[in-house]
Amino acid sequence: MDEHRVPTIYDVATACGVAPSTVSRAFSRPGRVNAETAARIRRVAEEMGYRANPLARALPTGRTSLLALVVSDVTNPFYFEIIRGAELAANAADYTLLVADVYESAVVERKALERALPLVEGVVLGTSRMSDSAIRVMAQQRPTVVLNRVLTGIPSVITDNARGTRRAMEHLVSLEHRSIGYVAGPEASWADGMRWRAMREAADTLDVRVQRFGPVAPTLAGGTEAAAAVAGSAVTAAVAYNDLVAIGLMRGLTASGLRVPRDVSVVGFDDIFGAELCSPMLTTVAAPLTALGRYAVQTLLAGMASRTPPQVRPALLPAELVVRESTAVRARRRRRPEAAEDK
Amino acid sequence: MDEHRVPTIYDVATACGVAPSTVSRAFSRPGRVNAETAARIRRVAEEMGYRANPLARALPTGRTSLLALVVSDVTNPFYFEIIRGAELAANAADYTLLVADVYESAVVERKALERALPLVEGVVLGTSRMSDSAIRVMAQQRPTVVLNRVLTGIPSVITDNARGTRRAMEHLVSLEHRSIGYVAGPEASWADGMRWRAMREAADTLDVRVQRFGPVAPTLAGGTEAAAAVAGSAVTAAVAYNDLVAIGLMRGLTASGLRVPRDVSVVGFDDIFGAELCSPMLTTVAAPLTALGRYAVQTLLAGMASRTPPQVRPALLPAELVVRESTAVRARRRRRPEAAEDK
DNA sequence: CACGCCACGACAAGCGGTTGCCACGACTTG
DNA sequence: CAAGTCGTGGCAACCGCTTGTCGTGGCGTG
Repeated sequence: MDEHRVPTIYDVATACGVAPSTVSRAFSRPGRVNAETAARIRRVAEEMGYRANPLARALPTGRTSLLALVVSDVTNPFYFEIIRGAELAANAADYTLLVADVYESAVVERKALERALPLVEGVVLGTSRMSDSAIRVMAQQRPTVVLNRVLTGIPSVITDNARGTRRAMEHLVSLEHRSIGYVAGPEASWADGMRWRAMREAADTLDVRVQRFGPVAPTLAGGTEAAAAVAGSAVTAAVAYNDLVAIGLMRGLTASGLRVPRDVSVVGFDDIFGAELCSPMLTTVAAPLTALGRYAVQTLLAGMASRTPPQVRPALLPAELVVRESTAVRARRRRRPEAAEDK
Repeated sequence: MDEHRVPTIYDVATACGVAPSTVSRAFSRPGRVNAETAARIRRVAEEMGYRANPLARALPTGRTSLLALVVSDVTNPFYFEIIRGAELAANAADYTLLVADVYESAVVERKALERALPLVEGVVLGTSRMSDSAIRVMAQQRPTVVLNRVLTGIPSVITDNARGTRRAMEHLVSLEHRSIGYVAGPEASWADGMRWRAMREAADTLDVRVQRFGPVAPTLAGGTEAAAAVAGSAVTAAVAYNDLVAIGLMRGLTASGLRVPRDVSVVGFDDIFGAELCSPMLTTVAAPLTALGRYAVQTLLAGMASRTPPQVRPALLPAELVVRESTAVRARRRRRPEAAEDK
């Protein structure tokens, strides 16, 4: 055997005086070969520095030990912890995670998937920009789990935003707010719909008024843009589509002379990195980011293991309200005259 | 051919009445087969929905079209743009990027590398925690490029922090600061050494005083921790190891009654996401994050293409000072009595 | 003691491409 | 017109591992 080559099962086999198939089974089929033989083979393999070639293994079996996680934008802080959680779960199961960034584009997403699909055993779609039908098509090529979206028949894991929203509302109501705004995100967003709906329901049961602003882009700029409308309205608190919007909103509000939380309370969603960097630090409905990633991968793995299609009911992970500095008791009077409904 | 199987070159070959090898060449060896034949093969392949199996291709050739990017911590905002840049460059060259997170651990890093190495054609090491020698060992298994670190003999791409530091110092001096602090990061950090050295050099030529604080952990908490020492000193401005430390420092300073930038100016490094979320928004030496990732991958690809080991001289990417709100003209007097060297 | 069974290992056929080499015909050239 | 060239396509041997199947020897059992 050439010194500069990496050893194969053939090298190990001749060194042990057994057949290559026996070496293969010594590793992958415990019990199939005599315990002593197996031990000897393993020892020799170890000495020779043998490592199974994952490519060669994958070719006949299709087991690449690779999973894909598709994210709409790697630079979005929302994903950092999700990626971390997914990677953790994948590695724990001896899988490697392939993170694909699709720059918020359905076209790029399709291309990335096309590139990665033959390589991976399963896919986690994080906030996919593709259509439901496109997702269904790809789900029948590879086991798939979707994040932050429900798609009947396809396993999904989502944050329990309804509960989170309710908690946020209760918090604001306990601070004596009676008129609360919602700065909406993209209309195409499934989460946006859920959040707004949950707000209206909470408003009903808590007997307060809610008012919708936007929709705006889910960015700092989007939030800033909405500030004028919020400032000009009667609301004394606002819940924003996500943390970025919330922070932008606080800025815009501050710029227009209002103080947060003194004049207006602000609540965000997700608790991304940055929520406690801003000042005032943002009160927000924290999504279980790491758990989301971890659980998505675990669900995927479970689905791959059992041949029967797994549970269809989406997994709901609990959201928690993190109270920081951007919410406070409603001031007796808003600085603006529009604050008409002071009791 | 079974309806539920994905077509192979063999299927295409029989459909075209040619040999499989011809089909293979029609795709990978342009010019090797007759133009008309090739066109016909491609058309038929297209109709059948043929896609080359990357695994099968990789086995004999070793060309997996996969590149690894190892980052010490995916949740560190420093990496977001780097990953984006790397992915962009990789995709442009028809490569897929495998991002491996190693949670700041040399052990995990080694394991991750062990897992990924046989799959990838090359590796970019972002702020590796491994020893120089360990890196050298792995560099001879696969083409390697290191980020933010120089290692003679191995191509590397780094930020021109010397220049950036000088710009920051010039900026502070132009704001009349004459006594400037540096809050140091981890001593093992190559960048930390470079930054401190550049500060001393700049101090020399600009004729101002510099003082070193720390070292502290490269986190918000680290910065906060250093605030007391900075507040208690005579410096009127501080440059921090990175943005996180800078933001932590601002907080600590504010908590101890000093105002930023009125009493103390603060400058960070890197311009991570978050630098303009905090308030005051941070003045910082912006690292060319996206370019760093992109260039690292391009360097790697270039090195893979030419069989000769590529340039050994590290690539220096320019850093730029981004002036925001955390720096201002030195106040006539610090609130603390220690501010003795007022002219 | 013969038969059958079981445990263990070997053989060989893939998995789906790639590629060195050869064959064959057409064309050029002396 | 013979010989050499070139353009094309086919053959078959890999790449390294998995796995269905078969052969063989040892053992238990009637």
